[in-house]
Order: sequence, then C-alpha cells, then structure tokens
Amino acid sequence: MGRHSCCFKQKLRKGLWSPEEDEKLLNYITRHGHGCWSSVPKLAGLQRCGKSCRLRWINYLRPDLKRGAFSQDEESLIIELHAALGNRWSQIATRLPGRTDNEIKNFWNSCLKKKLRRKGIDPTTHKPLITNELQSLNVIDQKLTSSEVVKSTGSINNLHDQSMVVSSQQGPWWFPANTTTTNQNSAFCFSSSNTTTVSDQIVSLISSMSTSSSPTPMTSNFSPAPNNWEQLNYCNTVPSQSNSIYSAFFGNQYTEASQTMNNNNPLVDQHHHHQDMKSWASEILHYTEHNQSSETVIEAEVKPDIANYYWRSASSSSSPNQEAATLLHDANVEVYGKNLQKLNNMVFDQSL
DNA sequence: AAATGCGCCAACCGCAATGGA
DNA sequence: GTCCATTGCGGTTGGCGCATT
Repeated sequence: MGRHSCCFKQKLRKGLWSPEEDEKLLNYITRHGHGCWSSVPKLAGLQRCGKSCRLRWINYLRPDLKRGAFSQDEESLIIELHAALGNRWSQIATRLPGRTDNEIKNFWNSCLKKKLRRKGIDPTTHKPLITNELQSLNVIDQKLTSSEVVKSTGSINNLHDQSMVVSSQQGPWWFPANTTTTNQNSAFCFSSSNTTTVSDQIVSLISSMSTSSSPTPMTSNFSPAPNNWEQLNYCNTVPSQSNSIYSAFFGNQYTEASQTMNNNNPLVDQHHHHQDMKSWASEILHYTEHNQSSETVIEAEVKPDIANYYWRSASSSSSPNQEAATLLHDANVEVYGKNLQKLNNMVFDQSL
C-alpha cells in the first residue's frame, strides 16, 4: 500500500516535466526502446520513477500523437463509444488513433459532459435527463392516477370549459370520477372570481397535489373564461417527444410543440387548436392565455432544446445554460403565474 | 494593480491485472 | 499456490493561465 515502491526508495522528482527531462527520455527511448519501465529512469539519467516515465511517454512524447483540438467526427465517436463502453477510456482510445486515454478522459470531463447536459442528455446514461421538475411531475402523476380519478378515453368537447389536465405521461389522460354534466370531460375546473385568478387556482391545485395526500381540490361550479386575460406559464425540460410531458389544457384547446415557422423563428409556436391529443406538447416553455371575443386563446413558446434559451441575468457566474436550468427549476417551484416577470425576461438565443 | 474564481489538463495515486520466479 | 515486481487503468488532484471583480 501507499506510494509505489519505486518512488520512496529515493528522492524522485514529481510534477511537471522540464524540457531537459523530456529530451533525456525521448533520446533514450528513441535509441533503446523503453524495455522495462522500472529501469528506464536510471538508464536515461532521470530522477523519476518508471511509472512517471511511462506516463510521460504515452501521453506526451510518443511520436504518433495527434495533439490539437478534437474534430467533430472525433467528438461524435467519443460520445458514441462512451454510450457503448462507459468510462473505459483505454478502450475508447484504441478507436481514436493518436489520442490517449487521458486526453479523451479530460475532454469528456471538461467539455463533452457539459455539452450533453445542455442538450438535455444525461452524460452517464445517455438518456434524457430526469430533472427535479420531472420528479415532481411524477408525484403529480401519482396523484392523478389515484382512486380519486378515472381514466378518460375521450377528448374534451365543451368549448368553453375552463378545464385543465396535468400529467407527466403522454396520454391517455385521467379525470375525476365524480364530475357534473357541465364539466364531465374536465379534469379540474376553475372558477373565475374577482379575488382569485385562474392561475392562482392552478397554483393551488398543483401545490396541493405535490405536497399532500388530501383529495384533489376541485371547484364544483363551472365558469366561463375570465374577463381579463391571464397569462399562464409552464415549464418542461424533457427533451424528447416520446418522453414524459408536462402540459396544460384549457377548454378544448391545447398547444403543440411542433416547429412551426413563425416570423422565421422555427422554435416559437403560436396558438394551436388541436383536437388530436396525440400531438400533445412535450417542449413547452410557457403559455400565454388571453381572451379573443368569447374564446380563450393560448400562445406557447416551445423549446426543442433547453440550451436554446437562456436567462438574461446580471450574474455571469454560471453559464447561460446553467442559468436556464435554474430558471426553469425556479419557475416550476414557484409555480405558474407567480413569476411572470422572470419568464417574460427570458430571451431566445439562437447562437447556442 | 491585486485578489479571487474558475476551467482545463498534466500528472499523480491507488487498485487491479498480469506474469515470472 | 503464493509472492512480488511490473504494467495498465481510471478517478482525482493541483497548478497554471485566463477572466472577472
């Protein structure tokens, strides 16, 4: 145990290699080959242990090293190989001529891991990130699938229902067992009053579902859309359509995360009115709901990749993507409608 | 200009595997 | 089969340099 035997027998140099040491090692191995590494330092006139000499040769002095930045092809290959092999750096290195295991490992830890996270991919599993938000959604979903609700097989037809469905699963949706004729297709109904906004009721609903085991609160009287338009915000960091969803449903309208062109911005999707629940949104950044005539209109910004957005902040201590992740998390915790200014200040960054 | 923070990466460390006596 | 030296590997550290305060 402890320091390798070759290192404590005599006072040996440690730390960075000097040019002179490099030259001695290079000259010796070029002429004689390395042979037994433990004898190299003595024969080459170096005050180093054999292990240190070996490492220096493999990682720096070897003539077949490529050096320089990794190409896009190399980067893709490393990600692909890491997905298959995990942290087996030496095996990965055998597939990248001129690159050392140490170099690849450093590149992975300092660069590729962050890149993958920005794309919403867990660098360990290479699967979509399971975020705090999603974990909280799972709690909500458990509530929704409890005995308080029954499964719905139909769509919401009542045009003016102020109804809402929340789930972390991609359909079918779950609805309360005891519903009135008026709102029989509604998961939850919210009344409009002077004192409580629809948003606040949603906040209350989600909060109660997330933190208590009491029955889901639900208003008994259906009311039409509120007179004053209300902005609602939703966040979702799930990067793939095939994965879990966090979404909202007002009346019979909901949003779709398609990359419809709008003002040449492929990532902003204006209000969609779909009857087909299969095209449910998976990448919603936030909704805007307001009244147009007698109808409620919803606008939504979609985010195919969390990295496409960042939170403009005075603090630059963390990266834009970290800021975005923090913001989305905060928005979820504080729940929708409570933190509108934050979301309104979110800007779109196409350069990322 | 000095102090501090932070990312990168070369090198170290400990452990496992290997091979020879 | 056991011991021990050596090699290989992957996690971790520490120092350097650049950016920010």
